[in-house]
Amino acid sequence: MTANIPDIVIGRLPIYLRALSRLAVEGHEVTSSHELGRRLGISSAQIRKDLSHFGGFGKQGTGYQISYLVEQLRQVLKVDQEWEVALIGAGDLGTALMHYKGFSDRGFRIACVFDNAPQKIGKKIGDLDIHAIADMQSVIKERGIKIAMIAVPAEKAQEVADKLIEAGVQAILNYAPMTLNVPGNVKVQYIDPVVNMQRMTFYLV
Amino acid sequence: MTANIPDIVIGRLPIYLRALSRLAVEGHEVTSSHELGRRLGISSAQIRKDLSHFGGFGKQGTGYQISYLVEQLRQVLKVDQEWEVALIGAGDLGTALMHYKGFSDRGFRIACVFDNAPQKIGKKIGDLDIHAIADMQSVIKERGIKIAMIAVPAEKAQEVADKLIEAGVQAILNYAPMTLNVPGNVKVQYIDPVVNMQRMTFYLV
DNA sequence: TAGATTGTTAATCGATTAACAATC
DNA sequence: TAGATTGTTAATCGATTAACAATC
Repeated sequence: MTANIPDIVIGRLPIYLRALSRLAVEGHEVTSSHELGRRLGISSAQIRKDLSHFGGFGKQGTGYQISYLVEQLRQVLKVDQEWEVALIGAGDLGTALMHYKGFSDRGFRIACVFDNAPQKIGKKIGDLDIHAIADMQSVIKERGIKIAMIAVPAEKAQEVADKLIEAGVQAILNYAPMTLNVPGNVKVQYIDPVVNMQRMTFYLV
Repeated sequence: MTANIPDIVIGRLPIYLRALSRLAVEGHEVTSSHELGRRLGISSAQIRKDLSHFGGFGKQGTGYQISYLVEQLRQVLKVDQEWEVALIGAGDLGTALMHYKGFSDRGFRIACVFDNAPQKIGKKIGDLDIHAIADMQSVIKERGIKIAMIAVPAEKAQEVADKLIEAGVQAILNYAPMTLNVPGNVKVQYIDPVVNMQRMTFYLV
C-alpha cells in the first residue's frame, strides 16, 4: 500500500496538515477540499485525489472533520509520535535550530548536538551538551536515532553524512549548500535559501 | 521566450549552477550532462533538455565548459548582479541569516533589517541598524527593493507580506510556517524545516 | 578517423483536471 | 427533499526518457 504512492503526493501532505492545523487554531471544525484548495492555491480535485490514496476521510455533502483528518494525516506521515533528531553543527544556524520552538508539536525533538570546535565541545546550547563529532556515531547508534540535520560547512557535509548513514541514520535534512551522495535507502531533503531566492529572480523585471 | 519555460525547469537551474560552481572549485574546467547528472541524481537527458530551453551551451564530443555555462546560467537566472534583500524579523533565525556568509557570491545582499521589538530597534545586527517595521514600507520604496525574507512568527507573516507587496516587493522567501495569500504577480518560496522532515518520516520503518 | 557528447524529436510515462454518480 | 461535496474514473495535459543524427 505504501509502496506505490507517488513522492509528490507525500510531499503535499505536510502542507495539508499545516493548513488544517491552522484552520483548527482559527476555530474551524469542518472544511472542504474547495476551502483548503483556495487557501493553498491547489485545485480541490487534487486534494481529494491525494487524500483518497489513504482512505475516505470525508463525508459527501459536508466535507472533512478537521480534527479527524489531522489525526489521520499524522498517522500516515508517522508524526503521531516524537522523533529524536541529531543536529550536527552548533554555529549560528545550529543555534537558531536549537532555539526553534516549532519542532515539538509537529513530531520532532532535537535530542543531541555535535560540533568539532574545541571551544564549543562541553558547552551547553539550550539544555543540551555539545558533543564532539568523534562521539557522534556511538551516541546515534546507542539512542537509535534515525533522523539528522546537517548544519556544517559544505566542505564537511558529505563526510558527516557518510558517518551518519553508517551509524544508522535514514533521513537527513541538509542545510549545507550541496547535493549529497547517499544510498537509495536514505532520504535527503535540502534547505538552501539561496536556491529558493534564485528560483524567483528569473521572474523579476 | 521567457514566458513558456516551465517553472519546474527554472527550479532546477539553481541546482545545476550550484553543482557547476562546486565542480569549478574542485578544479574541473569541462563537464558533461552525464557527469553532472551522476552527481545530482538526475538523468543526463533532462539536463540537456533543460539547458536547451536557453540555447546551445555545449559542444558535441566534449561537453560544457564550466566557466561559460556558469556565466550563462547566472544571466538566465538574473543573478549576475547583486540583489538587495529586506529581512523582516531579527530573532534567532533573522540573526542567523544576517550572519550567513553564503548570500553575497550567489547574487544577494541583505540590505536592511526590520523588527518591532522596542528593545531591538536601533540596535545593530552585523553592520546594519534594526529599523522599526513602521519604517519598512518607506525604506523599501525608497531603495527600490524587490525581494524580502520573512522571519517573523506565523501570526504576523500575512500582515507583513501584505505591507511588503504594497511597497513593491515582488519576491518573498517565507520562513513562517504558513502559506501566504499573494497576488499572481508576486512569487513566494517557502522554507519550513518541519515540512521537510515530515516528507521523510513516511518512509521510515 | 573513431569516440564521445550534444541538441532535438518522438515515445513513454505520470500527474492533474474535469466530470459525475453516489450520498450525506 | 434540495444542495453540497466526496471519491473515483476517464480525459487531458505536461514532463521525462529514449534514441539518434549531427558534429566536435
